[in-house]
Amino acid sequence: MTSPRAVTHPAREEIRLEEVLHALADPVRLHVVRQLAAEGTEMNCSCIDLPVTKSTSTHHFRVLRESGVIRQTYRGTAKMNALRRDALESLFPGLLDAVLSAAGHQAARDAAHR
Amino acid sequence: MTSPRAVTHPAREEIRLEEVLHALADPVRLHVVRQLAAEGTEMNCSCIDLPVTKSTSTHHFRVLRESGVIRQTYRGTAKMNALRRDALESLFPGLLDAVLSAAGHQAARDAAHR
DNA sequence: GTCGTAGTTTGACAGATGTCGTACTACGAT
DNA sequence: ATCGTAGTACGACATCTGTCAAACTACGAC
Repeated sequence: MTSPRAVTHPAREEIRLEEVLHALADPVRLHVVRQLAAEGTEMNCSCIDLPVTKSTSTHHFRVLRESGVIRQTYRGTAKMNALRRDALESLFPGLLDAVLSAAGHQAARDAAHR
Repeated sequence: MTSPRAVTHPAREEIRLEEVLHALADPVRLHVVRQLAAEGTEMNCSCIDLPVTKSTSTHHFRVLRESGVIRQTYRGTAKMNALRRDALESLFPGLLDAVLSAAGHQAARDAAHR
């Protein structure tokens, strides 16, 4: 029997490129991923503050988890989030870093001009 | 006055990462991009055969163009499509290649196991 | 001109998506 | 046992998306 707070993740081989790209294509989710990458360690949901309500956050974190981009685990009442760097790197070498670097460049451009 | 067959593209600086990722997240469009990359040169719409009707093709090519992934130009009645490699590379270095390589790996895996 | 070919436009439609508010659940602290 | 906190579930909603069919437009060839 599964514990009341079980969380299911796709196996490494089940991760699909299209779903990963779709997950990363949303501004809110891309922001989450950038923060996770910047921290390097896992973070709980609420320490990543987002311009949306709690229920919308839950939705975005689920999309990220189900697409294989993050791994979520409970630590008491907090739900910790971590990038699945190893899985993504072995499946799609260089992809995550390319997206993160692209997002960084774009953010810099946005900040610089305007 | 614009010619009857004018095509508008986003300027380089207007290309947004989120839109590019969204454009690449669709299987049909990813397939188009992979073929364009494999050929290396521009191809007309109908020589890339897709499992959808003509009107759906038009839709996908427009999404790719408006997101800045491809450039379209008329050559007689044919509409030629080319990847905007230079623009993408300067904005998001390594991104397109990472996605293409990821798509290649996934295709190889799909072909191998089943 | 007339015709065929390549692609567009429009309208329709079912399904997905992002968002919210409210009610709920699980856990730790007291 | 009670309470507060972190997050979930559910239902609602407007919008977006991928798809098609049918009618249309622009161009080259004849």
